[in-house]
Amino acid sequence: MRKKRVTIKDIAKTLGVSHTTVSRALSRNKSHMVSEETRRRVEQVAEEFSYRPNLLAKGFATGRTGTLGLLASESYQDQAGTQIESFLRAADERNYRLLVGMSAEWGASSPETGQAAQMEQFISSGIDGLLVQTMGDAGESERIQAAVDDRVPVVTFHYPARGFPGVVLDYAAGFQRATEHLIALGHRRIGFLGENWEGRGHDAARGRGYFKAMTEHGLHPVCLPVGRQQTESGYRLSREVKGRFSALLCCSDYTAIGVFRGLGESGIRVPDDVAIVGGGDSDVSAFVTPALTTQSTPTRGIARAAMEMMVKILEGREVACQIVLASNLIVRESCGSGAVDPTTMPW
Amino acid sequence: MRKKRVTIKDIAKTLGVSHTTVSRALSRNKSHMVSEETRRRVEQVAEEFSYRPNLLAKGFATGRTGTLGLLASESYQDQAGTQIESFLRAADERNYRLLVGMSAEWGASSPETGQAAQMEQFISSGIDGLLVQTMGDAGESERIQAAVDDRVPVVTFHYPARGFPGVVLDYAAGFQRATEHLIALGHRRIGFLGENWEGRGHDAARGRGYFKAMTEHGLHPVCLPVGRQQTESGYRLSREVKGRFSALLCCSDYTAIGVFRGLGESGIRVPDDVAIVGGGDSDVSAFVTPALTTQSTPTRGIARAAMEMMVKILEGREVACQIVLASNLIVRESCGSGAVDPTTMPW
DNA sequence: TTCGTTTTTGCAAACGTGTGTAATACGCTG
DNA sequence: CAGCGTATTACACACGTTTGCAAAAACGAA
Repeated sequence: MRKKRVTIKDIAKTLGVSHTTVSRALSRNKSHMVSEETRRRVEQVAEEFSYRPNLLAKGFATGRTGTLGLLASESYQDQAGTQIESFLRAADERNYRLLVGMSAEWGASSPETGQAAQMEQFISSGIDGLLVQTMGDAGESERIQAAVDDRVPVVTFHYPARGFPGVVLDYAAGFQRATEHLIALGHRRIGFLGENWEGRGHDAARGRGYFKAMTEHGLHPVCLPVGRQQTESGYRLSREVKGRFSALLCCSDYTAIGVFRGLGESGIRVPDDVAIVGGGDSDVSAFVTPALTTQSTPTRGIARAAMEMMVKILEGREVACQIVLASNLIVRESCGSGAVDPTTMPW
Repeated sequence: MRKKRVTIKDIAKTLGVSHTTVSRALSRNKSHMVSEETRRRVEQVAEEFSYRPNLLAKGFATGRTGTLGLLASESYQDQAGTQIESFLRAADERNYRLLVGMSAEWGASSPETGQAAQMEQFISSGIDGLLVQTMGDAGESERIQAAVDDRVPVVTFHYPARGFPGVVLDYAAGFQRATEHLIALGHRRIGFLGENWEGRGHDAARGRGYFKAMTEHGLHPVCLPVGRQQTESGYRLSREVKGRFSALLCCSDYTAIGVFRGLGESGIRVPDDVAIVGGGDSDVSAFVTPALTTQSTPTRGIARAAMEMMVKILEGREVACQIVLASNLIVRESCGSGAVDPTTMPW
């Protein structure tokens, strides 16, 4: 606020040396040596004055700030928070700071608040790299390309984006496994609540996994499209279930909860009458009754892997273009399989 | 990455003017005017070259970066994410960027990861102000004071911190109201699961509200201390409830969920046999069965108010030292009052 | 035309740090 | 003692922008 900052020049002056020497002493520069003697003296005075380097000036001079930009996606709702938390931890482990933004949908109302504008701002602010949560919608990678324009390295996460290294989740395999889990439990009439598998994005990928498992077992896949209001959509769609399906795969835990609610009103019990699988392993999934079997989203692992990729890129090492993380099925109560792993439960 | 940045000097060169003029044209400086004519030309070339100002250099020159530091508290677990989200929105509205950190407890293991170190780093990074989530533990404000050392303005939130302006939640009043709600429902033997009311921090404040309501109604307050593992503590403490209490106030929703679980195993039903109130209005509270009546934490309002305070301070305007936000009781099903506001339910 | 005033522009310094090049000092060898 | 290599330090500039001060240009009035 008011205090004048202590600079290396202040230290230099009191020691009667040049600020260059102080800079080298503190940064332990390899190419130019500074005598053990002066280094100690510099460090002592720095400590005495409680000197703090001006990272702004440092970043300005070197072009490296030790700060990364993280652009999370608002439409992940509950996930955004936990995903950001995971990245904060991962960044801290690597000693990076995080400039965080949460973008509305692409092409949102005001261009100022749009994702592109955020990227521009972040890059202008001197980030060393950008971590972007991808959704898989059409033209996404082109938009990132245009906004970033090769000025900083980008690592994407959650969904593949052409041309960028990234950490992706194998949604398809996850839902394929979930479907097979239901089939193994004896279900044959299994419905899918999400987005049609010909589309793009997470839900479509899940749909493809479902589609594959169903057709491989000679079963008929059916997609009930879910709207933006996931819980409400689930509630509405629950009416179409009666007598038609013995099991449902929901792309979101919130959709599943809407279905719970709707079925409950019709006197249909979960899992006795209908088995349900959710998606996303959101905080709530373990706490609803019955506890939701769900496809996990390893936010921690995603953050760790993405950070590692970014650090490697910044160090100039080559990285695999895509790291695929498995998406496990967390078996709880809503499918009635009976075998529940106690570590996945809240108590 | 590779591309050389376009600077104002590049623009100046192509236009045959000095970079000073370009700077003034773009920043629309008041004290020195630049002719309408040149301003247009500058803007046109800037657009053409897709010039982006180097905010690092700008901040370096002016001492203002347009970035605020946000230090959330890890021990709020589920809350941290949503609180950060709320701040991201609030900051975006005000056109500020947010450098986010999540601190472990005070005096955590490595000094590098401690809250003080984070503050130092943030300040070194050139933030204009610091938003700190406070916990109310002893000596907290002194530690903030020592770390920040008057170098940037501080606004705290969640709990009062002596010497700093802040947005605080009236936990005591909230729990007092919750207790009175239970008393009005006919309960007399009401227990409190949290921290003793003589302590500091949120839980103790809640305890004081509970204590006040109880003694004012001539009832005997009882505190069952909760440990760090909230859900587990609730589960454990549920054994002591039988026949002793007809209602329980839990400082955390997660404690309440542990109690749910424990009581369920003993065949005690909620709310028929025991009424339960939680705290925090976490994401899960609306989704458990029965849905939890809970003391709300208006994260959005906190963020908005704190941001407003900060902006005022940065503009040199005076601010109230503390803004007290009310903490409402969200009545759902776990108290069996019967009157449930449908807008507080997930469906 | 000349002077005064206002508008517009440029120069140069500053912000704090890093770094290439040159200078100094020291010690060693021949 | 000259010559040379090495260890240490200093000088000076760069990074991109803002800003106080001064100069130039434009304009109007006498």
